[in-house]
Amino acid sequence: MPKEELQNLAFRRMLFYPAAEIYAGAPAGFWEFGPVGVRIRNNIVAFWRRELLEKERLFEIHGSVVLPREVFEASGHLKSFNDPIVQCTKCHSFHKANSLIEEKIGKPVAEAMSPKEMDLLISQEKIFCPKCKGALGNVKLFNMMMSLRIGATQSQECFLRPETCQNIFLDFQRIYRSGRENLPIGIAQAGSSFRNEIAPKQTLLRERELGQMEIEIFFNPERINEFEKFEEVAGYKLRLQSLSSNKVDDVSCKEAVSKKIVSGKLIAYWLARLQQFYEKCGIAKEKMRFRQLTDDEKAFYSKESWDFEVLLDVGWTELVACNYRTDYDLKGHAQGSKKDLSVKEDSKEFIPHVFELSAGIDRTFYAVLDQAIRKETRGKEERLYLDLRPQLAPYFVAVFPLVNKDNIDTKAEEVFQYLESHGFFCVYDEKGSIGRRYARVDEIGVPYAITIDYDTLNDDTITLRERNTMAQKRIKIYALPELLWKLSISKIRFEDIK
RNA sequence: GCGGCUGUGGUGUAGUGGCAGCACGAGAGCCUUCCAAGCUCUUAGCCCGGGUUCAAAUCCCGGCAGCCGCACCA
Repeated sequence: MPKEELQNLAFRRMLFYPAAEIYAGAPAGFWEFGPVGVRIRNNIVAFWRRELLEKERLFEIHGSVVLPREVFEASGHLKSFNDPIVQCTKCHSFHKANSLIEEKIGKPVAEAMSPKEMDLLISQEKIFCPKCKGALGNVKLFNMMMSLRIGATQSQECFLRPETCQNIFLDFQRIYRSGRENLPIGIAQAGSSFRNEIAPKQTLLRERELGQMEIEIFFNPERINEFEKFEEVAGYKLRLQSLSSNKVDDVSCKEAVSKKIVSGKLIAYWLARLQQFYEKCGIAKEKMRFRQLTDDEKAFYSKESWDFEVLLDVGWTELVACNYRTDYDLKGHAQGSKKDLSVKEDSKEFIPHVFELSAGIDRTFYAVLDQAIRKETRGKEERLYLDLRPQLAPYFVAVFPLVNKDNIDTKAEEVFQYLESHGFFCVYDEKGSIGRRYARVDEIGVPYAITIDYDTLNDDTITLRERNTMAQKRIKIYALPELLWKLSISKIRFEDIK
């Protein structure tokens, strides 16, 4: 579905819209989720929590977004995220200004050198673009991390975390010691990260405040293939585009391990679980792939990287980065904090390795919508609806009085309260024609609608309407809670009712 | 960040120097026994700041934002 359609729907139906939009000077890359959008977004995170954290018995934390400078010295972000950059005016490629100067003059450039001093050196030493020999523009400091000063006197330099996993590495030792679990253990977190993206674009796909839901699996590298639960997924086929194949192959987990396409059973298992999660979110298998990153593409700390990508209107889009981070992070923080972050298991002392599944919440949200939008022409009318899975829908059922008189509206209100009291998320609407009300809830993906009419007053039945097919069934009110519950967990299909 | 294009009610648009209009939506009312029906009324807008001009949505400058391309995305 064209992204204009999605954005139009988002703005019209309170899904998402720019942050501080009533102020003209608001910066790009920050988004608000409106009353409908936040419900869907929360459902995505809740579903991730249920499908991956609960079923896999992971630990979840909620960490601080503000972390001290020392954390990012140890993690390597200050070094690699903070650069004087110069752009070629001809071919527009970026270069690190200090490295260019160092190469030319053959000695290190002082860290404190200002961009103006570097500009001067570049013109004095006649330095040109190493790629195309074009003229270089002015040196600018690129700081991909957002910094802030803490304390009333602004005395402590801190940063907003550029990835949520750092909290997990910082908390690892405490959770390992108190958690009464041996390796492998998984720790997860959902929350915001912050990056000064150069060019935020495509709404939620490139943000400066980005929602992440990350899972870090800590394990003994010698036991990467000792993983009992692997048998559950051994026959399950991953959509892998490995470096050696360069096209998407359906490869069983067993085969991926035996042919050494992935580093071990533990990794294949988690790739499978992740792919299954996205299938349950309504993403078609043909439109997903794990693309293995080349050495140039992957982060320096990563031994093996798979980007989970989905084919959207805008092209293949990365939703999740899966990185084998080895012991890089714990080692770095052990050095930085001077704390021992090793574990003792099997009468050996070692630093655990980490495999991470770093998913973008907002990218997932966008992808779910992109894949769910349906447009149908029915006679003169165009029908637009969201084919959302019930778990992700903003409401599970809508309740409408057919007309607003003869006690039909009060009866509808009773049904609404009845379903609410049974734990269903309901939306009530009595304004406008019945068709218009159906259309409104179709557009935000509500899977079912209940209408109260004159027959209801006589026999306590209602009509239950399914969103996608618009088919209707006559149901007794007392039977609704159990029936809706069965529908919500796919225990019964709508067409099989009665 | 660079280059090109663009910015008018909630959404989509007309208006190219002289009273800011239309459609859809939304709200109130009437009507209404199942898929955006009808009638009446109402609501709401020129991205922000400066400049030119008797007069600026319109022309000029700057900013912000968006789209396309390039680049970037530890």
